Amino acid sequence: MEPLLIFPDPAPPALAQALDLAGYPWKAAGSPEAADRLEPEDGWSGAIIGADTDAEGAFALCRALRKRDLPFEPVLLLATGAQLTELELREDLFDDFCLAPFHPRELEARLAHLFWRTGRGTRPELVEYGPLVLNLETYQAAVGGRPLDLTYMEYELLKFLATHPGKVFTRETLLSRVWGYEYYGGARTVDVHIRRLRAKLGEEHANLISTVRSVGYRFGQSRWGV
Amino acid sequence: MEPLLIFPDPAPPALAQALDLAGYPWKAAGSPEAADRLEPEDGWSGAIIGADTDAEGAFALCRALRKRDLPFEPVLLLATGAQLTELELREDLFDDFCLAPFHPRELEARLAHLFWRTGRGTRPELVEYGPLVLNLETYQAAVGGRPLDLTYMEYELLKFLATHPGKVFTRETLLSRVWGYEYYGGARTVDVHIRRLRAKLGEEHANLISTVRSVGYRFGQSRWGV
DNA sequence: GTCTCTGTGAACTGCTTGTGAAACCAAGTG
DNA sequence: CACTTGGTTTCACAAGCAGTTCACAGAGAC
Repeated sequence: MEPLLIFPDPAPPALAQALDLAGYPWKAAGSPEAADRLEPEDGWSGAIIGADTDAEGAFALCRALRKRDLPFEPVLLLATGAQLTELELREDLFDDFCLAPFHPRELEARLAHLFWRTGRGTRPELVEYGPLVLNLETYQAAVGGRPLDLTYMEYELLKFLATHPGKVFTRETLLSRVWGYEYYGGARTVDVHIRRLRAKLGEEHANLISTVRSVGYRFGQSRWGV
Repeated sequence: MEPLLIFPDPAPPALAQALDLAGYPWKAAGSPEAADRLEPEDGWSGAIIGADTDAEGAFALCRALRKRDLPFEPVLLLATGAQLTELELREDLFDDFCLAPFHPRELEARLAHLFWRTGRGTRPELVEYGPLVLNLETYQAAVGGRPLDLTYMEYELLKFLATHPGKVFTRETLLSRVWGYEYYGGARTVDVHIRRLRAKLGEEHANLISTVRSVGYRFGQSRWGV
């Protein structure tokens, strides 16, 4: 995803933190010129302009963005309650606004709605580990760019393992956590599913899942710290 | 100025007072039927739907408003912070939202911006995905240039799927989002409608809707980056 | 009244999944 | 080194389940 343009520079800590947590990449710029310099190849995916500290600079940047022809970036304005009346004459400079100080969840919801409105989808929820990518929304998986055709249980098992990289799970644990019922007697079940997973991962990536003899299985490398 | 439609009925005192102070005329309605009865000659100028007390009723009213052809009213949703995540799949039901409890000035600013925006016709009227085109104004659909003769439910289902490409939906989710009621027992209903859709899409494009075994259905291909 | 749309039950089909058995392997042990 | 033992991988197969398809009936529109 292309980054968001943030004003001012440096970005307010609360804003930076909220964006990082939500998984939006961003770059801060303090002026239209700086924004031009920092602009990525494919343009910005949008902009969040903080008007609460430097209102004049903020509106100047909005104007600069709006002057460009295409592609059009959605602009989200951050403003204090006292600035609300100032917005009246500047409706054309932004697409949505959020009162500062803001709640991270509200910011996230506004970004999502803004992107939806302007025709860009929301970000998919991804689980990534090395070459492996799981898209939780579309139930699809890929390793090294190659899509994997996994069955339901295979996907669930891989998802569980990949969300706990490095950790070793016994067969009993896997049965109860992934399958969801108590352990009866089918420990072979886990083995076979692991085998099918390794087969589909391909020779090259089969070692993503390692066997810990007498214990169980581990996804990815072991963790010595953390 | 035409009045605003308010939900629920009676209107929350804070909302009524804020609108009166700001000079917006309004009428409250507790259901889609009541809204129809109260509707003025020239239609509503917009709607403010409070989802903080009766979420189901609120979304039902939104859906009813969105189903009407023209003229199109901008919808402002009032929601609590806890409801923010629920909005994700309902982006199409509103044009802006305001957290409750709200500050009158923020409400006023959002209304002003909303009217400004919609006065310029920034509403999406076409949904496109690959060979598929849905015209939301005329309720027509076409795939690969060939017009599709869809029934009402088929169109609604396809519209919902096509506005969330790549994402997998369970039958329960589809029932509640497209049909609008809670899941009773008719999961087959979804299957059959999917089947009819695929039949009408034609052999060539039937694969636009894919089955995700043990999960549900997905429209279009996954989104890996964007 | 006639027609289309819509929802539901039921048969059918194919794939997923679990399981036992056999082959295989690594590491002790005499 | 040969043998044993405990664990893991691999294979083949059968049962069950999820999805598809069909047929039909009620509801609602015209």
